[in-house]
Amino acid sequence: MKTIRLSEQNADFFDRVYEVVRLIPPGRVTSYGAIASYLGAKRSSRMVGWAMNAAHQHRDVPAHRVVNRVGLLTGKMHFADPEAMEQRLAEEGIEVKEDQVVDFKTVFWDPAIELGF
DNA sequence: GTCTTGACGTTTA
DNA sequence: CTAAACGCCAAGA
Repeated sequence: MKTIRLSEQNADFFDRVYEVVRLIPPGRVTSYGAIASYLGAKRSSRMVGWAMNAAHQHRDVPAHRVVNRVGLLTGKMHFADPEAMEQRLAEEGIEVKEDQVVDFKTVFWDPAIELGF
């Protein structure tokens, strides 16, 4: 059936993103690319970012735990209060300096590994 | 209908 | 090493 709209498929993609983001444990962060890769869309990391933008409709989606590949809080400006993001991360034990996650490599949470690939 | 922008990441020059 | 282009797909103008 070709009548399937891309919107529906992409909605499913978004839903998977939210599911993974919800599974991110406290004190840990992940990257858009890691999520995209886990979903099989390694080069569609932008869609993950777009999904996060739509994630504001959802409650249990800790978008503050998602940063770019270098651990930079690129999306902090999209929160209600940009300060809330790093503050929230600080509460979870994640140190943020200059909008960048300290020891990003240590706190990095890869779904492909933590979830068992 | 086309063109530009975007919470990114990889590859190539 | 740094800088730029490409890919990816969707939404807004």
